[in-house]
Amino acid sequence: MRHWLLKSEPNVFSLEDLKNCPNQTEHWDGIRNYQARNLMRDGMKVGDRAFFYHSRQAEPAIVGTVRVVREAYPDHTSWDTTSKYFDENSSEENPRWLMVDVQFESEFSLPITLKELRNIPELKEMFLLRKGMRLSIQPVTEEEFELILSLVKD
DNA sequence: GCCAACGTTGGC
DNA sequence: GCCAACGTTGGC
Repeated sequence: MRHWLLKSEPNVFSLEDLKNCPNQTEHWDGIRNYQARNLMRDGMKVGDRAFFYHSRQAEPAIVGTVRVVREAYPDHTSWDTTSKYFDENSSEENPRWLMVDVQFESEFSLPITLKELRNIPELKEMFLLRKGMRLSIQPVTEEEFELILSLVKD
């Protein structure tokens, strides 16, 4: 099993929103970056766990965890002309972009903030903390995942 | 809201 | 195939 981190702007789609979805499950659409797409396609398996990260807010933070419940399949918003994720180079016959389905797993009683993560020497190499690292889907090592989970006080 | 860092596009 | 211009991300 592999581990991941999924970024989302909470005003666009938050962990709360995921909790309120039917079956607490939603497709992770709108990924328009090849590296992120390839990680979904080649790496993500049903049962994998991922952190849910809120970006572009006053205090960016990991707010909980989700599980992958469906492996990569075509992102239908890419050929939906009314979607802001529309891509004229993608079609139902020849989809360029993919998505996975994720299900809510847990919400931390206290978010683990980016600031907090930066203060942990063992996480120095973590993708999220590297300069200029903007990938919205990132691999997380098992050690990093367990260490961060151990910080959660519930 | 600013702007540095990054990815993509497209002219040549 | 280079690289300038442009658009986007995301911390601050």
